[in-house]
Amino acid sequence: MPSPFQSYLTEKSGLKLEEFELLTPSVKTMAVAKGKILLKPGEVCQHSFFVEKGLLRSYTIDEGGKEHIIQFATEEWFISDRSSAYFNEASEFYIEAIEDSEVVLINHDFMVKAGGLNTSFREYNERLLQNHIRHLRKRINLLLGATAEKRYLDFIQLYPDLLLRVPQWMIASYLGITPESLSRVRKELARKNFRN
Amino acid sequence: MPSPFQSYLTEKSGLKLEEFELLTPSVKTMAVAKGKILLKPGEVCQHSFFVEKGLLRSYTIDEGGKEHIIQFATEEWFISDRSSAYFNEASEFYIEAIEDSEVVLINHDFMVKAGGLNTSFREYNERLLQNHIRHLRKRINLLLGATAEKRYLDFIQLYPDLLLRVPQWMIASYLGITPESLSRVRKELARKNFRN
DNA sequence: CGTCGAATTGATGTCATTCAACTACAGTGG
DNA sequence: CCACTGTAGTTGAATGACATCAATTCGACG
Repeated sequence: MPSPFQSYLTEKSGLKLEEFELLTPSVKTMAVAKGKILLKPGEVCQHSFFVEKGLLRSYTIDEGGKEHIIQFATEEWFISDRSSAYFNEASEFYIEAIEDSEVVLINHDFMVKAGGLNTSFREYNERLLQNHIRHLRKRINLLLGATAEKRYLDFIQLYPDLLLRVPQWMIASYLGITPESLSRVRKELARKNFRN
Repeated sequence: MPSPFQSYLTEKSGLKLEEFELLTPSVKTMAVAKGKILLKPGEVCQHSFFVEKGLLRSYTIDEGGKEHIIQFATEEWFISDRSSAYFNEASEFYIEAIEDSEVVLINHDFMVKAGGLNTSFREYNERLLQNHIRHLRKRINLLLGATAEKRYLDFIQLYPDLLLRVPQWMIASYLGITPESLSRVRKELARKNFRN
């Protein structure tokens, strides 16, 4: 029976099951415990991680020692340091499990072979990249102008499921504000919603 | 004799001159006067613009009427609303000429045909996307933590040439601060540099 | 020379940070 | 089972960074 990764990929990318068989040597599934770090700054990112179960995050630590969360990844999401992997550079970030998780490791080989098998896989890959760009651009727009409250509202709209699984201070970090500020924003929102 | 676009592309993408000939029907060069708007919110972006000469910018206007500059593009840069073009959505931004410019219009057809001719062109295209992602991510990191001063220092490091060509209030908009704040940041930097 | 937008400067306001104290709660080891 | 410890979250007061508003200067260009 197919793994969640297999099902996901054959559905989304048009990769056929027989084709997938050829790629299995390039794929490993792995259990990672909460708190486990899969990538550290300075390392070259060798894998894309596909989350079958659980929750990961990527983040940087700046000169002042502050964390900035780049991305969360729940079930059926990919997470990696694309730039590090693609350009073979030292990564700037951490990838860490927030919950006990099941993760598929996808290496460069997989991508090359899959792309060779199948033009629809290449198209799928481009769609992923384009989607990523759109997402980053939206986030930039928010950061360039929106107040903490607007950013938070946008977040809960986009990721309602994450609200329940991610500690509040991480959400604050993702939004670029302090946990204290987020706490106050939430308080204020609660107050407003009661008056309506 | 080859156009700047042609030279650039053959050099960077490995597209051959003969191959380029086949694509000429999909390419138009165009002079655009300073202030001319090439894309408006609501339109679907039909072209990527390659700047042969001059300077363009892309920006959004938020609910409060404030501009947020997404990108500048000088000679040998591309600018477009990728997401709008790729996903066939209404664009959210303006693309406008800051100087009198010469621009190459590249339509969807061009990309498909060029990709069909040549795998090295596809690779080039992927490199562009990956590069774009890296760039956006760096900017997010700056916006998530760095002060106005750090952001400005980063900007002049990355785009020293733009400093001379772009009005200051646009740089402020790119950095996500007001023109007044940028003026003060610059004053403060000047003061510091004299004392050393 | 006069006009208009860009840039600077000052006074004041606002939003978010910082630092500190306190509560709530989960996990650990006795 | 309970005390102990550490982490998350909340709240308050003081501070800081940047915004806003208004006035002035600067500079390009007709």
